[in-house]
Amino acid sequence: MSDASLWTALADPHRRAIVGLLLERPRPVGEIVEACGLSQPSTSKHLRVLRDAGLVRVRQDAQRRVYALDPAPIAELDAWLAPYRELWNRSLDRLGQRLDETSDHHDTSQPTPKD
Amino acid sequence: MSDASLWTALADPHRRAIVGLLLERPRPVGEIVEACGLSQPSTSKHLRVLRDAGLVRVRQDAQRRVYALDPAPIAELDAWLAPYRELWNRSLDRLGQRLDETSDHHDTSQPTPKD
DNA sequence: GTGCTGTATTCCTTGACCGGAATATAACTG
DNA sequence: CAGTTATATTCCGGTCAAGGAATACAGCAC
Repeated sequence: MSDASLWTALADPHRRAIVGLLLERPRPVGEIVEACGLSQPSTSKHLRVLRDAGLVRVRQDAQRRVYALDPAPIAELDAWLAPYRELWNRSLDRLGQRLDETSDHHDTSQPTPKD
Repeated sequence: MSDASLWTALADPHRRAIVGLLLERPRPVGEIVEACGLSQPSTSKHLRVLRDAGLVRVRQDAQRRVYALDPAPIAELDAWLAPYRELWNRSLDRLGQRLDETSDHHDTSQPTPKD
């Protein structure tokens, strides 16, 4: 459920901006509205999407609602990314090998099998 | 350009499936069509989006076009994710601390400062 | 209670995207 | 050259998401 909506939630630049704001600290809606330059209803709708994706939590503080990041879905993204990161590391290795020919040794965390 | 389209490119489940297929090995279009169960034009259009996002490269092999992953944008995603990963690690730390306390004395109530 | 502040939801319109069908293009074969 | 295979592009109809305006709702102050 939150798996499918997670990507689409982060596909929107405004929502990524909101998530970036909430990375610094939890914020009430009004602060997000001001920082993003969006209208209040639009901001609330984006926050709804982020909430449905499980990316943010709300805490009620008098009339204000303070939104905060929930790190769990981020870990989900990270898990998805893991196998691709390996691919990236392999390509870095190849690049490092090419650079080795001209500059000094750049140690990578993975022992390179020399054949 | 590829920055904005990177997220939207990966927002589509079919395209994530294609990327997953290309993680195993480079493949010609026909193979992707068969594996994904999409029509050939639809697959080509998705591949176009992935190519515009810089996620895949094409190599011509006779009449076939062999698509392969380009790891660079993945690293971009990873870089975006990095600050959030720290947040995740901090929350894991707090969870571990709570689990440590409850393993000592069987008490699930955390020390809440009452104000 | 009334009024005020902060936030959420609904309605509506516009624009983007997806999939299918048909067509176009490119490369090989004979 | 014509014919065939492999892939890309265009056109079209339906669906979905985004933003604005107006409104509804909740919590506080008086």
